[in-house]
Amino acid sequence: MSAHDAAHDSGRELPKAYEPAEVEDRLYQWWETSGFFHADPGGHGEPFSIVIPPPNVTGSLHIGHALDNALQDAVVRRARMRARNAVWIPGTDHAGIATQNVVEKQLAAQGLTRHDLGREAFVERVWQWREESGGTILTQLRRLGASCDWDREAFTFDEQRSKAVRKVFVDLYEQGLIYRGNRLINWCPRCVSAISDIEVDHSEEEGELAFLRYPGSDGSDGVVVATTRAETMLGDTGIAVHPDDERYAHLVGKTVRLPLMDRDIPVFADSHVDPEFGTGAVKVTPAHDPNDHEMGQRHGLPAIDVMTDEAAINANGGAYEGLDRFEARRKVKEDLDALGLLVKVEAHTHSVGHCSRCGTIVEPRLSDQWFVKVRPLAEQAAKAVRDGRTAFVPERNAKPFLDWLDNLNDWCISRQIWWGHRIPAWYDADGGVHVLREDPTPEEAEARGLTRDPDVLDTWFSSALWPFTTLGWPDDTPELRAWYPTTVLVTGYDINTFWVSRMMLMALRFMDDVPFHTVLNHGLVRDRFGKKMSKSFGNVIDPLELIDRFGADALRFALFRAAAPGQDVPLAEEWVEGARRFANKLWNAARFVLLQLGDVTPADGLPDTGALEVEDRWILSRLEACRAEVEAAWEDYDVAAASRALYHFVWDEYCDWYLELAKLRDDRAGKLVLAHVLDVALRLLHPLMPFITEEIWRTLRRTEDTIMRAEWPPATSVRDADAEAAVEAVQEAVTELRRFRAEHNLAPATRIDVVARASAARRAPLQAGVDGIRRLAGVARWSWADEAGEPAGGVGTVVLTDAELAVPLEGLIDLGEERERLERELAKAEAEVKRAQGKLANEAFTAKAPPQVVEAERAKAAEWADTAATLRAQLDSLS
RNA sequence: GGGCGGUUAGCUCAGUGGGAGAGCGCUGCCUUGACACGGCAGAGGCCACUGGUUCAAACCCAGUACCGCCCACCA
Repeated sequence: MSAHDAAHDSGRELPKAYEPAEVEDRLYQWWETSGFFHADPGGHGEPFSIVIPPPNVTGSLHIGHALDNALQDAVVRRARMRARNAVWIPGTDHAGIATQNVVEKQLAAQGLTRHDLGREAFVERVWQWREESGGTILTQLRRLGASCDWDREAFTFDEQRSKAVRKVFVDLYEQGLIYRGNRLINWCPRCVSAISDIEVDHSEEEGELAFLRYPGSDGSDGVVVATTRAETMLGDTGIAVHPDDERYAHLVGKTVRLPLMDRDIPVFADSHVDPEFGTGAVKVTPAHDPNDHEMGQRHGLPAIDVMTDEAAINANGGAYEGLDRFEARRKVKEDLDALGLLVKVEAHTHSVGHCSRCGTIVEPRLSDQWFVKVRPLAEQAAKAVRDGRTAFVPERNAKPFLDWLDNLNDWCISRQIWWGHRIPAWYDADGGVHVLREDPTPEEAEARGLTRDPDVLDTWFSSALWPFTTLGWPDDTPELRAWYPTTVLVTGYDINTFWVSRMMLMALRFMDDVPFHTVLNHGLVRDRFGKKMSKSFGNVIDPLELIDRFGADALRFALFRAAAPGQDVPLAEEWVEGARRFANKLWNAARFVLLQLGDVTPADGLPDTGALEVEDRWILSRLEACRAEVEAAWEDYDVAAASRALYHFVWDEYCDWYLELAKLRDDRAGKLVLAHVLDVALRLLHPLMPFITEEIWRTLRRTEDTIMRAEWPPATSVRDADAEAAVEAVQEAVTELRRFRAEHNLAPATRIDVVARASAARRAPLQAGVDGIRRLAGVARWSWADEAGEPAGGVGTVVLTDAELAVPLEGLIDLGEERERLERELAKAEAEVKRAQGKLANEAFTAKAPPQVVEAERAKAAEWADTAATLRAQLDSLS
């Protein structure tokens, strides 16, 4: 048996430094195999549920996941401790285009494309990839301490979820909320698929504004138009000008000659045109621009699609057929220039849309696609938010969400890829559309001449159903009845529109209720300077590496300390290191406590009030203050505030003062308090730092139970103002004496004597704390001037609130230094007197401020005047 | 163009009406019987600017400047 095991077997000793790696692996396995993460819909307690924002099955844990999931874990752990019937459901998203890209890349390495395999074999291959290497992120979540109910793992593309998708699609189609239409969509030529509006990322880019002349059909000068995409002129079917623009009034109703294509196109007036921009005349390409499409519809223009799926020019582009869009852009300008029709070219920055999956420049394009009619659904969602049935934390995030819902365009849900839920639509020989609940048999299909729509659904279509499909919908399950609506959705504000909105739309339609009562929005994790993390900056932090080096608790705590709701979270390695130091501090405090306790455990309860010393009452009072602060912070989901409160309590109050004072004692009451306070602090900390708190708690309580099921500390009524005032008096005396010692360079081993004077009110607390003051400030003898007499000879003077301490010099300190020190103190006291008196001299203040404020100011003035007088007397006696 | 944040110590941030705070960094002292992943003491801020409200403003109101984010059909 190793020394370490032996230490562990004794049950009450801990290694000198906290070693997270060993503890975390061991505890996580124990938690998981013991079923502590599992919840049953029939279990006791008020239901509480969270569904994970499903990470892409291709993903691996990045720092943003770490924050999101650490938050969920903290929330659900606290709920369990509060005896809620709490479940956290994990799972992954099949991530259509992203996953297809991964496998296509593998194929490309073998010189193959998906078309070489064929659809069926390709999809089979993706499934195989998913079995082998998909979902590693769920394993990585365990490193973080995530207490997911792994028995309930779901996948957006598994059988149950696919069943739900099919039902939703068919229902919405039958309700007229899904339709097939020829509309302008965003097309990614690399993915060879439509994508939705929100899958387009816009960026400002340097481009060229080309001014092209279209001569009049009658041989006149015609018009000059400005464009950034010259190649689209091949599909122009009109020219638009503003109705009030007199420059062009004579042309409206006439036609101009489209160069290169030799077509006549009409000039018309439309108020959409901005006369200030470019030349005030706009070329109109209804098949390739959203505005032009709308104008085209208003004015009955034909739409001519001039591009192929890969964004090369098609047969409609005449001589340019086969050229890539960018080549065509160059060539068109070149040819127009040769014809003398390229008037000029200006540099121009404009917004360019890119595919969010692959970065390729998106092409607006007229296309046959499937759409969800969102307006009726969005109204429901907006109403639910306005009624507060779903609340945002922070609240301010509701407004942009509502604005967005109000201006929603129909959602393009079809994708021309292979990996995803196949659209359940068939076309017959006459072009009739059949949306079917069940696949037809091959015989049936053949008999009716049905061919299936080749497209699959947008990945977000299935993730929009996640809050209820993970609970078993469309079946009527106990899980749904117990846990729907879910309690809180934890996610970054950056996907409120992508995902949160769509869950709202779908849930209100199919569940007739909101998907979650609260949306907890956190921010983005940034670097130490608040900069976004990105590979190109080289400032990306790997959470797994941080866990390896500092422990999961440290990473979590570092994140939590900055994670106020809605706020971005700056993170640097040193801050995780700082959190590890806190963990180590807690660890060593526990070691000390265990050393002190003997056979006492927290289960022995608290001593009778009569047995409590003043510092006992103080720490219990401070503990209650801390608990209340943590509780209030949790009410707002403000883990940053909760973390701060606990850090401060554990380090600055429990360790720095209470443990130091406890070193004087060996009484049972002290031990009981020592144990109790640590026990409560551990429970309050557990949601934030699950591992170290479990390890210490089990040792402290000598138990085989888990802190995961321990009681969340309830409110107590032990705030004790007298005890707090008393210990504050001790703290002031200790701090001031230490400062005195430091300023006189007294060696730590040097003991000083103190002769004290105090007001009647101040004397008792100081007297009560004399032993502590002596120990913590290096005082050999403490006496009261009225009992032991004034010290003879020179003294140094330490001024406290309503008290002063004389320190006989006896050659210990330098008289000149003491004089200078006293003069500094005096200057400060006099400044305070002046400030307070100035305020009191203001009649408006004494007349209008609340009496207690005025009274407090009077007391301060008197106090500081006293102090100043004492200091003056001491200065006199020194000379 | 619209909306939302922010501006407090060298850095990152707390602090919502009565004498400016934390972590990290920095300076000095200290291997004191849990912890050097530690202890003690300290230096360091006209709380962006301008007005206003108030007896009293980092905090409330208005405006200005700068930074950041989101949204929008800037040809």
